[in-house]
Amino acid sequence: MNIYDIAKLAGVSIATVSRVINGKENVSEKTRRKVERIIEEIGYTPNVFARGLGLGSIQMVGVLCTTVSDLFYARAVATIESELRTLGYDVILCCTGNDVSEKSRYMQLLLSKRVDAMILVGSIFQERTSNEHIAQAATQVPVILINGSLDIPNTYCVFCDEEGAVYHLVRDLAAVNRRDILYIENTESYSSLTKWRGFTRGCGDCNISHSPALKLQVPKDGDAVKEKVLELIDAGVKFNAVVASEDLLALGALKALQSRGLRVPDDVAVIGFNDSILCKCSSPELSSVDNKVDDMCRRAVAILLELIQGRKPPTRTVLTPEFKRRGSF
Amino acid sequence: MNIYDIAKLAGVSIATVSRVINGKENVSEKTRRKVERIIEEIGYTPNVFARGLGLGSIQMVGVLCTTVSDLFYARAVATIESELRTLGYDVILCCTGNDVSEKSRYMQLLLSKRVDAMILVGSIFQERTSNEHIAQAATQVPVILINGSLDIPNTYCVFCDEEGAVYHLVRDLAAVNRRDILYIENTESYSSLTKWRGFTRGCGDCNISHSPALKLQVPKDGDAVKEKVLELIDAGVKFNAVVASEDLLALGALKALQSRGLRVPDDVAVIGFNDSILCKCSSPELSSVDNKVDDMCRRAVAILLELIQGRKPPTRTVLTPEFKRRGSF
DNA sequence: TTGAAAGCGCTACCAT
DNA sequence: ATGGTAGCGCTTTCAA
Repeated sequence: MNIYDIAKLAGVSIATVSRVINGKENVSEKTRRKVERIIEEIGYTPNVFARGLGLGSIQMVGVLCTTVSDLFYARAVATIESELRTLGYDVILCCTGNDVSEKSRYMQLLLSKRVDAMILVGSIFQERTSNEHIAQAATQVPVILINGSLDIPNTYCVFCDEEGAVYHLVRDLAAVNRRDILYIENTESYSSLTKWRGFTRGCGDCNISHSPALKLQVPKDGDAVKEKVLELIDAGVKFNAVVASEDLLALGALKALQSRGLRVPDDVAVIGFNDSILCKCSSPELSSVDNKVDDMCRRAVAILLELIQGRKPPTRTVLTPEFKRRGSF
Repeated sequence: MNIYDIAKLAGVSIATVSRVINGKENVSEKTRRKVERIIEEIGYTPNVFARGLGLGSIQMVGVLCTTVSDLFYARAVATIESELRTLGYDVILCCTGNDVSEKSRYMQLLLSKRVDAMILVGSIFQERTSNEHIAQAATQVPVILINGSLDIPNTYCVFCDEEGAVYHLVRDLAAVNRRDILYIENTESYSSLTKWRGFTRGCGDCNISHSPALKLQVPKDGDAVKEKVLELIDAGVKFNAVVASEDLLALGALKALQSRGLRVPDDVAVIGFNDSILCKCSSPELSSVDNKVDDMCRRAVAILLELIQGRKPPTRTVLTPEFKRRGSF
C-alpha cells in the first residue's frame, strides 16, 4: 500500500497525497479530508525509506553508552529516550563496552545509518589518549557528550562540576575532623580523574597530607571493593571517612566496615557518588553526591533542539551537583 | 558521495560497485580490490534509505519496555542489544510506560519505521483486557514477548516458570515451619498473577490457610512498601516469612522489619524476585528467585534468527528459574 | 489548487 | 565477469 494506491483511491495525484501527508497548506479542505479519510481507512503509513531518501533524515538519534545495565547509564538513557520522543525522534541504542575501537566502530555504524545526531553518555567516552573518532563523527553530525568535556568542533558538552563537589566534600569532612579519608575510585572512568583533582585540591586546602595507602583503585564491582577494604582494615590502616567515586563502591566499603564491626557513620563516614537507587538499599542509607543525570540529559536534548532549529547552543553546559545527606554521613 | 561516484572513479558500472559492497561472488578479484580501495579512500558508506527502499528492511528491531531505568528491564535490554548486534541488527529503544494506548502507539510508530521485528520486554505487555494491538502488529512483523505468554499468530513467547518457582518456595518455607507468609506483590505487572497462582497452589498443598491480611499490593516503590509493612507490624500482624514479587519490594520489607528490631532471617525470612543487583546491597543479602533474564533474552534473539533464516521456531519457550540462596533465608 | 515528472541512491534482473 | 536499467515510494519543483 503506497502513495500511488492512495492517490488512485482518492482520485487525485500522488503530489496531492504527499501534500496532505506532510500537512502542507496548499490543499483544499475538501480534498484534504477525502485523502485523510482514505489514509485512515486503509491504515496507510508512509515508507520511511523512501521518505528518508528524499529528505536525508530519518528522525533518529544514536545514543551510546558502555552498558545500559549500569544504573547510571540506564537512568540517563531512559531520560534521553523520553525527551527525544517528545521531539519526534527515535533512539538507536548502542552499548559499546569500554574498548575504544569498539566505540569508534559503533559511531561509524551510526553514521552509516544516517542518524541525525549522536549522544555519548558518560565521561568514559572521553579517551585519555586520542578522541579523533569523535572529531571525525562530529564532521558529519552534531555530537553531544554527557558528563564529559571535550573541545571539538560540532561537539557539545554537558557536565557536572564533580571536581567542585569532591572538593567541598573534603572540606566538609575536614570541618568535622574526619581527616583520614579513604578514597576509592573506579579505574575505568575518565571522571575519576576530575574527582581526584577535586580531592587533592581539598586536601591541600585543609592541610591534609593524604597517604597513598588511602587511595584504592578498583574495577566497578561491589564484592571486589569489599575484599580490598577488608584487606586494608585487617592490615591496620586507619581512616574515619570513605569517599567513593560511585555508589556501588561506597556500598562495598560500607559492607566491609560493618562486617568488621565498625560503625557507620560513628566510626567511619561513607559517601558515594551518583545518588543512585542503591543509596536507599543499605542501612544506614548512603549519603551521595547527586550529579544530576536527569538534568544533564534534558539539557542535552534541549541543545539538540536548538541545533535542529538552526540556533547556536552553548558548547559547554556546566551543572552544579548536590550533596544528598543520608545516614552514612 | 554515492555509488555513481564510486563507479566513475573505479571505472566500472554501479552494478559492479553494488556487488562489491554486498560481497557478491561474481566479481573478479582485481575489480573487487580496486573498488574496495576507492571506497576506503573516499570513506564512502552506502545510503541506508536507498538500500532500505530496495530491500524493505533496515536491519533494525524495535525493543519495547515500560522504562529502561528499571533494573530488570535495563539488564534485559542490554542483553538483547548485544545479542542483536552480533546479528547485525540495531535496536530502536522504546520506553512506553504502563499505559496501553501508549504501548499501542509506540508499536504503530515502529511499524511505520519498518522495523524487522519487535521484542516486548516484560509481562506488563500482556494486558489483562485486550491484546489486539499486539495481534495487529504481529500481522506485519514477528513479535517476541519476553516474560509473558500470549497465543497470537506470529507472536513468540519466552518466559520463566514463575508460578512453579513460587510454588516451590512456599513448600520450602512450609518445610521449615515458616507457614505465616506475608506475600507482597507489585500491582502493575501481569506476572504478579502468575506468581500469586503459584503461591495459592503452594499454600493449598501445604494446608496453609493464607489470611488476606497477609497479602500486600503495592506500587513499585521501596519506601511505600516499607511504610505498609511497618503498619502491618505495628498492627500486630504476625508472620515469619516474606515473599515479594520483586527484589525492591522485598528490600523495603526487610528494612521495615529491621527497623522494628526483628531479625532476618531468624525471626522472619525474606525472599525477593529477579535476583537483581539489589540483593547484594542489604545485610543480610537477599535471597531471590533468578528468573533468568539473560537466558530469556538470548532465547528471544535466537528465535529471531531462526525466523530470519526462514525456519519455524517454537511458539513458546519456557525456562526454569533458579533459587539463589543468600543470607535472608 | 492540482498534476506531471525529475530525482534521491540502491538492488536485482536481464543482457552481453 | 560486467553493464544497462527498471523499479523501490517519496518529495519537490515547475507548469497548468
